[in-house]
Amino acid sequence: MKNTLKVWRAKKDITQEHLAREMEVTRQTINAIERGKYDPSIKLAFKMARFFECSIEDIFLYEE
Amino acid sequence: MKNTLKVWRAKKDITQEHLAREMEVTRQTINAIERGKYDPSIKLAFKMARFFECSIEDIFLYEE
DNA sequence: TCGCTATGTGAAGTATACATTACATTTTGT
DNA sequence: ACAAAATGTAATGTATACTTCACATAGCGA
Repeated sequence: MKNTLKVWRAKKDITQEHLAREMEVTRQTINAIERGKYDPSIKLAFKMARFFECSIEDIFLYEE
Repeated sequence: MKNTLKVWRAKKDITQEHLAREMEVTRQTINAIERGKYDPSIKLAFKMARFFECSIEDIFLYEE
């Protein structure tokens, strides 16, 4: 599972910390997902898509 | 988190068992998700969307 | 250079997605 | 009505998403 979170963050010019607060998760969680350490829950993915005003598929890419 | 899995299943006229095999999860997992006992992982949601040829948002509805 | 802000990371614990087994109930076809 | 298929569900165990605390490194402005 790949993601373009860093790019979406850059578009809005916000920090991992800021995004974390918006998503109501920790900064470490955002960092871990961004770096591919694990995948987000579907709830978090939905929250992110809503925040960035796009679809889950615009942020996350499921391969195979 | 609501979902219209049962409807999508009905469209293809397949059983929970059949969908489970396609998704490579157990029948109980499909049943639990369909009945709202818990949410799918994002990977499973992606697999379902791919199988039903729709978007995750077409199957799952995130509220609140 | 100094200090601050952002990011990366490790360890240990909690919550939840999913498996397995097993059985009960409902639905469907004949 | 009867059997078989489909669905519901409980108990117990495992994997992983996420938290908290703590500290280390990177980058950037003054």
